[in-house]
Amino acid sequence: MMGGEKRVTLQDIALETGYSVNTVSRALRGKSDISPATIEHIRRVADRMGYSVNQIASSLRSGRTHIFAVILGGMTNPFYGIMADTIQNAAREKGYSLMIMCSREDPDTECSLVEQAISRCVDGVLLFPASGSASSVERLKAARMPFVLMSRCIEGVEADAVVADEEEGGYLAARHLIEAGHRKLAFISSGDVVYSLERRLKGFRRACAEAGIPEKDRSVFVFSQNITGHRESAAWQETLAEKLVSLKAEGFIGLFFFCDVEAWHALSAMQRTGAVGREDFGIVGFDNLGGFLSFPIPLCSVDCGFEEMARAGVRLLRDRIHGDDRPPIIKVCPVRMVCRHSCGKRPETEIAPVEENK
Amino acid sequence: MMGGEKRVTLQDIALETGYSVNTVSRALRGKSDISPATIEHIRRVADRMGYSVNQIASSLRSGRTHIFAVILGGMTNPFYGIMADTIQNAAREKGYSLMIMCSREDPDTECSLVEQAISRCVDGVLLFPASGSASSVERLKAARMPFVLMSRCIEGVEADAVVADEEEGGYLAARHLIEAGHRKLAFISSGDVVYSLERRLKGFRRACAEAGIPEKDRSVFVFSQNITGHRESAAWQETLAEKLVSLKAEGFIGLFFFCDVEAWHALSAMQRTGAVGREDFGIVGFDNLGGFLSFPIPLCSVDCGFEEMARAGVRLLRDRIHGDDRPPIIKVCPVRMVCRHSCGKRPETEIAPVEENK
DNA sequence: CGGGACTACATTAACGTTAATGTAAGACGG
DNA sequence: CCGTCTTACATTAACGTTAATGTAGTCCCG
Repeated sequence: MMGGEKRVTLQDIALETGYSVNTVSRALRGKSDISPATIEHIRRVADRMGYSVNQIASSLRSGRTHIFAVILGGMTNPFYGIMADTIQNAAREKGYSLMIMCSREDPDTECSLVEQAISRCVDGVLLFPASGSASSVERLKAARMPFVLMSRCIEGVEADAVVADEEEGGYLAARHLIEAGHRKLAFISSGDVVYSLERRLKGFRRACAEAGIPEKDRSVFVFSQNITGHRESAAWQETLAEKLVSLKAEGFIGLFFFCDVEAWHALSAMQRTGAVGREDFGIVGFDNLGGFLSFPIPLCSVDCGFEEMARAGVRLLRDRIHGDDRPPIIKVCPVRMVCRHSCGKRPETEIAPVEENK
Repeated sequence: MMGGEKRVTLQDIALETGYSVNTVSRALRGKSDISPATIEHIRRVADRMGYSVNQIASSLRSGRTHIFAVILGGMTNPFYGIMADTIQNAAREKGYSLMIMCSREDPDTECSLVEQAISRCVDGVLLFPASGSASSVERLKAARMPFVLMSRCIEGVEADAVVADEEEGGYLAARHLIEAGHRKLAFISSGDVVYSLERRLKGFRRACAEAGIPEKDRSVFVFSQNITGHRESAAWQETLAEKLVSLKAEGFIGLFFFCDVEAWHALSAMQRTGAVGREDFGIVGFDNLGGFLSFPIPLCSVDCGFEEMARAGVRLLRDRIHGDDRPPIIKVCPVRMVCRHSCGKRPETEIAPVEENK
């Protein structure tokens, strides 16, 4: 308890109590073949001496670190921030700590982070793969490291994954715009994430088709230049602003943005140029960040079920660690549309009570 | 490289190459008393066999984990998200990984996280203390665990700390409003963080005094009810909305919010009620989240120097780990005002190029 | 040509824990 | 009263690494 010289070890407690190191260890872990009185006694002494188990030594011997690595793009992006937070909670419940690592969506960095995770002997990895993460996955497999892909699948890779129902999300988003009265719809994305993009787009098209909206009344704008961090770049905003102006001119005023963050950028671009404003459009995003951030411009958005994804990822990973060897599982989490009236449809009452959080 | 049975160890490489385990270890770490040819050879074999050092074993023996724990409120809050991200970068540069832990600003949770950090033998802790973290700090000291308080100091506790120049920030914010032409100023906060609140308020008052704004023309509204997570609660928004209406009625239209997130909440509240709008006020926030998030409603804000704080924290912690035993150091990072014209002062040109990021 | 210095390794002993195995003492049934 | 079972511990041997120390062989210099 007092600031003694060195860290207290099982050895110290053994000497103090007269029991063997092993007995002390078993007592503190409440194993069955130690008498209750002894357990009580040893626990008290350990407490008094300020003992704290050395997890490093424990891990070395037992082969378990109770740490998950989470490899994601970067926590400045609220999507990842919320994900990280949610996963933290889910992991903590199960007794795991997190080592969070940021790849900046760069495959090489990602590989080096995977290497680090292996080197640190984490029990498992939750990987939000950047595009082109096949080699990361290969390395994980070669090292027999349990892992779960989060939020995205990788083309041609057999692996566990937890994803949102992207296609359904795209479908719901488009239908939401349609139900708000829009007949000419645009899908807008900076095109970073191939997997999600394709799925959302597919759902978008399905909803359009279903509503009888012809090809010519659908505009798909994927800004696919592969500039690092281009979503924040001024150039992207300029391009976006121009696009928005021309969309409006052509009558495409039902906008489905790939994600809320991109919708924010579009709103910023509108704000800056002033040529078009958000009241000119019906806008729907994806991720429902507004459910977590109380965002000042309410945005209709597809809730991707952060919590369920986090829980599913942690559970799946845990199962794999404990020897579950079923073939790869892809868990698809349900999505739902949250309307905050940015879609352009006026609420019945003037100030409707908005459905917030859950 | 191939999915062999078990993880490759130094032992395996030793057997393969005929050298001793120790020689292999030293070779891979590039120690000086191994011949260059041997180093080369061993490295190649290690590579071929897919060796990856077992950091757990290394840590146990060397007493260094090269891990920092970062204890903060929660990554859903963009302030912490950005902080975590920035610290990650700074730490990674120096060869450290991060174990990020969320306290939800609860002192008890914080204590248990500190305990966990100690148990995991992290090399040091960066602690964003919740109010009333004295016992966490005591425990860290007792365990001789190097740590640095981040963003806040604790009353009556001698410890290293890295903080923004909060008072100067408050001063700059108020002066910014004054320079925008406001003569009746309000400071608004949900009152979570005592340390920062007092400092910012002090600077606010100093600027008011300096500009000859009398007491009666300053309104300080600290919503200090200690409801968990109340910043997100509907009740807080209601209260806030009422307050905003009455402030406007009394002519207090220069608003300085404790932080950007609180300003967002206020904007949301305005949005929801519709009784007042943001164009009715001059608004200044704190943290300059807009420099990282490209926020659609540009907000004048005090930049608190995320990067410098992160670097300073990491550097200080590293110094302490390496035996620096100077008396406690409090590093105050400079702040600066970033104008995005939410202060109510019109820019010279109609669409001014906004100063973004750094 | 003997001895000290240097080079390039090997040997040994930890680090603090936990798993596997061993054992003394008492209980108990026939 | 002998053997077996159970209880409650102790002993031993790892886990994979690194620090400290030991040691052949070579080189150099007087």
